[in-house]
Amino acid sequence: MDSPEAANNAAHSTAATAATSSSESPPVQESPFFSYVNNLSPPINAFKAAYLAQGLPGLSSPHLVFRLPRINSLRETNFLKRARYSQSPSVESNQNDDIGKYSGDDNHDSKKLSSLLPGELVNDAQNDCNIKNYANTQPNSLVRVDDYLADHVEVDCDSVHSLKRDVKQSNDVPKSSVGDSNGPRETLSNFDEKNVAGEKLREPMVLSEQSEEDLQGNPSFKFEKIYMEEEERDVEQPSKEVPHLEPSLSIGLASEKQQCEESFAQNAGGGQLDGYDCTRQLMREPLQGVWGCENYDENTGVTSNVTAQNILLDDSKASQIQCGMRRRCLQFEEDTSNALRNSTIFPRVAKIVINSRAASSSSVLKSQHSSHVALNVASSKKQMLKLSQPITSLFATRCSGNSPLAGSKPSGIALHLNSIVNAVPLARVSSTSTRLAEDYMSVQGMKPASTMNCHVLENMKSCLISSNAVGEASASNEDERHDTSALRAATSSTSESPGAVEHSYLLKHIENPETLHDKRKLCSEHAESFEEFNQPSPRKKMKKSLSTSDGDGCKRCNCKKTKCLKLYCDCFAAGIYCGEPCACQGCFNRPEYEDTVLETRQQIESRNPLAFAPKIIQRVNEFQENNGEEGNLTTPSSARHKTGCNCKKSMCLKKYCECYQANVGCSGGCRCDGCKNVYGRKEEYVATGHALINEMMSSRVVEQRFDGAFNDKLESVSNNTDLLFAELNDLPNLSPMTPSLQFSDRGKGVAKSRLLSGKYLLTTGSDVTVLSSGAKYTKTSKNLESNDVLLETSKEVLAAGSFDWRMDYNVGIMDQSSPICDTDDNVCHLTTLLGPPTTARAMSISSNTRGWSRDPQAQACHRSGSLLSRGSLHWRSSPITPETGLGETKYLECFESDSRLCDILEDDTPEVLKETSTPCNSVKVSSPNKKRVSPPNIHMHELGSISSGGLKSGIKYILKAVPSFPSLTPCIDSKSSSDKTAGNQETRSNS
DNA sequence: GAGTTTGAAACT
DNA sequence: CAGTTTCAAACTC
Repeated sequence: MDSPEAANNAAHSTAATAATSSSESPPVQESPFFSYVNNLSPPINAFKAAYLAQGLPGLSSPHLVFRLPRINSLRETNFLKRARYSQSPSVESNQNDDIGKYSGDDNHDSKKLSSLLPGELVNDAQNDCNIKNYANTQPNSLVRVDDYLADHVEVDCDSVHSLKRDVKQSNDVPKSSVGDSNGPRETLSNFDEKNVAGEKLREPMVLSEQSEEDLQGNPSFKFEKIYMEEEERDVEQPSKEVPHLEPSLSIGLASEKQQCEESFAQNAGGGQLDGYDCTRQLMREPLQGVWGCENYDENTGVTSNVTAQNILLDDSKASQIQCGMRRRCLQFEEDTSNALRNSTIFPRVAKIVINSRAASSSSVLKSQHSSHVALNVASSKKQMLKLSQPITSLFATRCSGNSPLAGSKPSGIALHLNSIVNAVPLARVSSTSTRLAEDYMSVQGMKPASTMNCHVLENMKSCLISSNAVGEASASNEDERHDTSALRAATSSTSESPGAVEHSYLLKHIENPETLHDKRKLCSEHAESFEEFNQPSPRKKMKKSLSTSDGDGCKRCNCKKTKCLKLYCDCFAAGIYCGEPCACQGCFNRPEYEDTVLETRQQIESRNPLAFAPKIIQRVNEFQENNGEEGNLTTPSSARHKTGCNCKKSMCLKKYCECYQANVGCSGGCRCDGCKNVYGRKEEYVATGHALINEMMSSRVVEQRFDGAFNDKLESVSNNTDLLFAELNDLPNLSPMTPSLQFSDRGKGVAKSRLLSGKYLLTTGSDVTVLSSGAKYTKTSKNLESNDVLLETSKEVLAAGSFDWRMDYNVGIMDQSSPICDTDDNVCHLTTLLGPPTTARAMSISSNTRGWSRDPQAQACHRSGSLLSRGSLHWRSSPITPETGLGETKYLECFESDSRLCDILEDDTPEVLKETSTPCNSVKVSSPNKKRVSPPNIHMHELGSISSGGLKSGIKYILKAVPSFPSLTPCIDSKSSSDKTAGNQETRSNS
């Protein structure tokens, strides 16, 4: 485990170089991610999803963070359910002990991390201290998420004790109140704790106390017991009252279980835990957690608080769940380090929540502690932190709490992963509404949560896998939604975002006691969305993780010379720390070297902002347009490698090929020779893309009255399509981003946005734009590959931000949350800006050209540019995008549409117009096939946009387009059409 | 388990 | 940006 000294020296030298370059402390902040996150932090920070960087290994990064959001919702539910759990006392006792142990370890780690990570970590540490005091002093106040986030071991201990007390009290609450009963139930906390401790798993435990005890004492885990408990719980609490919460809780539980297992393996060395068992436990635990959550909600009615706790717990759990999670945590490392401390932090959070709500939460805290124990938990912690941060920020406003953590922590990692998923779930949630969640919950009950956990884990482990998982997830009918969402989530590791959203919701709810009810609904909705995502994804992820992992589900690296500080290292590339299974030599990819890792990451990101982005991007069924809500089904086949492969000899039939390894077909972006990829040949892909494009174009053209000229353009475009297709592949994923969706979400209803996007695409304007964009695009595409385009755009936009997808994730979260969090202007703005993921890029671009800086919001967007760009990526993977039935066009839209969206927002154009504008944007985007799609100069001129730059023009173009749309004439179209046919459109746009 | 092959990542 | 080197995984034996 300990990195060899020699290796250390070498690593230090390397690290030192990196550190020197980037300046040590800021690594996190400096990193685009962090910067973005920080910028976005108030609203977004929390959401940072840990980003599992590379898709192949594990798609989206965003890993952990994303999960957090989900987790949060789940956690809340878990809380409730846990209350029920509280009944099983055995677990609790052990948990406490475990917590203490772990806390100690965590503290060390956390300290190190804090030292390493000046920003977030330090903040965390401080927060921890504050939290401790705070927790002690403040019993009731919801307090600051930050604080509890910051909490470290000490706090944990205290909190744990207090929690135990609380838990006991809560335990007093009757289990019977499954439904909305007000009585607080602490079983949830117990649940988590049990999971964390592992012993918890043994016994169904009941209260947090038991969980604590388990933690302390727990070396051995009995999954079977847990299962039994879960079953019992299920029986006891059939109620679906808090479906939303349940999922989150379940997730949390699952994560905890995993963590427990991990901790076990690592700490206790008890290899008893089998991957299979772990999975089971996870699955079941989530259910339990759900139950507890329900109870909790019913009893306490403090769902918001619960959510926070749950989130934390979930995070920890998630981390636990996947042995690989730790590794994944790299991005989360900061968080993880915190997480280690977090054991305390979570408890604190729980305390806070508990304080506000009563003892029930305390149990949760305990569970959190236990979970934290395992280093692996760190990842979850990070997510937690991220989630908490946003929350904290929110709370901070109220409580004035210092939530330095929120700002600092957001370090980007977390944001990554889940942003997409979150966004999607959120969208879905909004669109689908709670009842689906409820139904789903009722039917699947805890599974969703479990699945969530799995997703998270999977995401954490391998973002890349996510794409695969997505495809898998789509398999089940029931889970189709979930699957699609899961897929998206997986790809983007969106789990976090949902959680973030949930956090926001929670915060609001907390703030407004009145809204508890609403909160529950929201939570349930989120949970549903999460569940949907999670369920399919978790399973898939689990499978994938197992398959990919050596056996433990953890991927191992065998680095000899790189010290696991280069992308050669799968662990490092995936944003996770190397773990026991790794056979690496001189490994610095460990929590102890968090600083080094972060610095190195920053360096790499500085070179390639997308270096840690998921390699595999799921394409939402580009052509599937389900009007938003359901169009999501992303087929595995739709996934494509971000940059493509370069196989010369393997013919893409061996794992040497990253595409093949990721179980995705080759795309136009691949430079492979003699491609025979069984998942899809490059040629086929290109051909398909052309065919699709042609079909779309033709159909649209027909509808729009466009003559053959238009088709010609399309054809020409298609000819160029190799690149375009590649882009489209990416774009589809991006399109899923459905800037329109997010956009709409912000401005209005997500569903509307989706619908609008679809409609718009269909609308003549969209077609026209497509053509025009296509023409342009073709030009660009020649030079740039689709992937390249995306990358370029992202790079340009991001400049610093390496993890665009995180941004996306955040965006998605924001979008979702935004509606809820209307209160915060900042948040809303961010959300709005972010909402259109594509806008992010556009924003960045526009910033250069137009100067979004004008509007503070715009600036924020620009700042988050990296994120935004990421967002575009995210969106691609994000399940949300599915909405964009237009797919291709949508993708294209993503790039420009974002800018457009931003413009629209700025313009204060009527919602309708905005929406319409978004479609236009979408059209443009789609047309480009590539994100950039800078509209031809002509278009620019036509639009009258100021800037000549393609992007700029696109933005301007958008602005005009918006107004034009109302008139039904797509501005973009006018441009595009102007080139060929649409003179009318042009006139319209010009008008 | 050692050696070879392969292609990505890193470097120039 | 292209070419080369380095690296670790994948593969073979």
